[in-house]
Amino acid sequence: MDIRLSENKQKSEPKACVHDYQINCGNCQLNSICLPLTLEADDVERLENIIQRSTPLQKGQYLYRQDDAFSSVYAVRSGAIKAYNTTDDGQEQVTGFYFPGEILGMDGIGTNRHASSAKALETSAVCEIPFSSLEKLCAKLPSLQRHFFQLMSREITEDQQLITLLSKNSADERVASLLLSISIRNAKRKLSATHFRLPMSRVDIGNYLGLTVETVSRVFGRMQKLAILSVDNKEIQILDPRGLQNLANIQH
Amino acid sequence: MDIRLSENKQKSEPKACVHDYQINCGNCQLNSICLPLTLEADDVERLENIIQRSTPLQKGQYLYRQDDAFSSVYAVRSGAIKAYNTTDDGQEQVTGFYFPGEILGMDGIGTNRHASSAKALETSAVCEIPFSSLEKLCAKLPSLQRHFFQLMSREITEDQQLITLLSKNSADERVASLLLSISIRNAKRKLSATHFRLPMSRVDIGNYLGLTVETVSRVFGRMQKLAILSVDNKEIQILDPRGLQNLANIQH
DNA sequence: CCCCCTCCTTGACCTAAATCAAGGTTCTAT
DNA sequence: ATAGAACCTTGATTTAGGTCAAGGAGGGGG
Repeated sequence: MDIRLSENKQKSEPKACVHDYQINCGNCQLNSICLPLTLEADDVERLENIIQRSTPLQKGQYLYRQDDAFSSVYAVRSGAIKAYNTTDDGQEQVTGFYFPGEILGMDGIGTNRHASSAKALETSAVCEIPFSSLEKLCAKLPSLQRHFFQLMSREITEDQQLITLLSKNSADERVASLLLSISIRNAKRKLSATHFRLPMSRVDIGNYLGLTVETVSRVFGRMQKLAILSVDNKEIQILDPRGLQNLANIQH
Repeated sequence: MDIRLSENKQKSEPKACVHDYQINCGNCQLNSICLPLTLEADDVERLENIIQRSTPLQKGQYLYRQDDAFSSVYAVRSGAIKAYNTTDDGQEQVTGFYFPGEILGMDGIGTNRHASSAKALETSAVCEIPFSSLEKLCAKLPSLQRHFFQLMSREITEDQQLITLLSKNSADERVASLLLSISIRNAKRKLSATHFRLPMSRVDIGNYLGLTVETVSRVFGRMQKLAILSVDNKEIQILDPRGLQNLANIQH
């Protein structure tokens, strides 16, 4: 459960793998999400050269842990990762769920230590982007520098949206909002916006949204009764997207 | 009340001012907070050259508004600024209070529009840092690039701490936490950590902490009864810092 | 295949903070 | 100096969601 990605760092040569993930950024289907659109092919190659790919993380494995020395940011290639803070008194706060094409780990830049832990919710492949190399490349490629400033800025605005959600919205609105967010992110990756499997537990959802498991479960129950959702354990089908948007009371 | 800073942009030549704020970064007493410590004197001058100083904002004036085109980030020189989001249904969420030496506006980088509004809580002087110039300078000065990545990263971790606060802590813990945060930031600026004037209203505090005014008021009342605080309207004196820390239940 | 464990659901009850209401204080502008 | 407005406090009541409790369903390892 506690095996770290970094322990596998030595064997870094790309090899044929059970997983069918692509071997470089140029042909990765996620690159319109993960890469700046303005990079030229040879710039992509330079970025490509600093990126390391490791064997996939198994469910429950850590990508990094809070207070670890910070050295890289990570792009999710497949699977799903949750990031969470542990406070001094031991309680956890899930701060984000990361899906393919999304980048995490940027909270470690400020102090050179990771401010959160990141754990695989299911078998997940990630690209490791060593930050010192990235910095050097950013100084050479203005569009890459811009891209990373933008990525970090978006992380800030997303956190602020979560702050608003926690501060101002009811349990139903919070859950509806999360479901819509997942739906939209699925659509960006050309997956179904209405039918998907949640990679995280009800506990994780509740923790992320500042609710108890019981409340999350009751909200799902209510939404099912209203024929807005069909819920079969982690399998979710959005039957009434407009109804869900009304519940969320938030335009996405 | 709605006069915008940008309307004053034309008259940008520095002039003697009623305010006693410094005229350049080199002798600004805040530069250990605001600037990267590793910048050489001539690098500071290059940064200095891109920074614009305008006449101070009066209480209630906007520094920028949500959805404004993004062009600059801002460093507070004196006074205090609140940043807040307005949701589509018109409710506001205060996302931060910014004191001298602190930098705001970075949430606009991601979309090229400000994701929040920023309003002066009292007469405030700010340095405007045009982002396009800053980007160019970052590409030339690795330590400046690093510094801005770090600044943004810290904004992310601070937002995540607020998320945890909102999600997991009681009204008393939230208020205690904010007071400690202000106390610590005062200390960094060589001001009293135990005796200060809150620049924001109870409504703003409640909004920021996800509480109603009444609750904030009651918490202040309780803390005063416990002889942890002395509260005289906006004038706060922390009588028992350890007691406040225990209440906050959070190590700062 | 079955056991165990984790995850999920549902119900009964409780509580922290919201809401509603009213009165007091401070600030601002004239 | 004074009127009005914005801000703050305090009390009474309500309520959304938490807590406690119990039972059910899924799934992975032996």
